[in-house]
Amino acid sequence: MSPARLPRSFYAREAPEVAPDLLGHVLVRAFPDGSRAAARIVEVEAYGPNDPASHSFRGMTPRNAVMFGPPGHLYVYFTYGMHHCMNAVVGRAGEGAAVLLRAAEPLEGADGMAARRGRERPLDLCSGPGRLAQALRVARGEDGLDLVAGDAMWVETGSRPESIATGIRVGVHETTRPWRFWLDGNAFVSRGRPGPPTAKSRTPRVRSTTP
DNA sequence: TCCCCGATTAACT
DNA sequence: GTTAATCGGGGAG
Repeated sequence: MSPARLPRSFYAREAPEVAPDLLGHVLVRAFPDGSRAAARIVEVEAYGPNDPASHSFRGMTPRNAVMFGPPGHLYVYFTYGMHHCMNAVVGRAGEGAAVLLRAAEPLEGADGMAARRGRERPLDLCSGPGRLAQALRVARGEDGLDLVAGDAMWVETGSRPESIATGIRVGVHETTRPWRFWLDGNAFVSRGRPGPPTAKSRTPRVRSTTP
């Protein structure tokens, strides 16, 4: 049977609940020319309402308006003057919750991804939020896409993850919420990933911001 | 208006 | 491990 598209109800739950559930599922991007790209989600982060690290924390602005809309839509933001990052809006309309899609494993359309990325190695295609957005040609123009009823991008049921690891979010100063989730041991997880493979700790390495 | 800095990446030493 | 690239958001003045 063909894979089912995740329904609106899947996204209409709290971010820390939806985030780990997205792991293993397949992000599919369809282009106007009929070509496609697909990748298995291997790393995500939850951003909730009342979360100082979330773009929604200080209220709605033109930039983050989509976050406050109904769940199941794509929220795309531009950062560091050159990168785009994509999220799935979750929770309830008006809340401002989302799940950042941080890394995925290429399954289909790797040639197109490589062309858009300017990189050939599979590990360099979707292993990071900025990389993933570029590989799937997602920018501000894709902000607000409907992941449930739209025809440009959606998420299909994939294989359930082996083991899910948890840790604090990358690049976020707040260190109490363990809202980063990834497939333990998966090679396509982004950097800022956990220490040595042999380490028992599931705590990810944190980028130091002050010497 | 000014100014700092970010949910990052790639290329350095 | 360190740092340049590059620019919009939003708080401060």
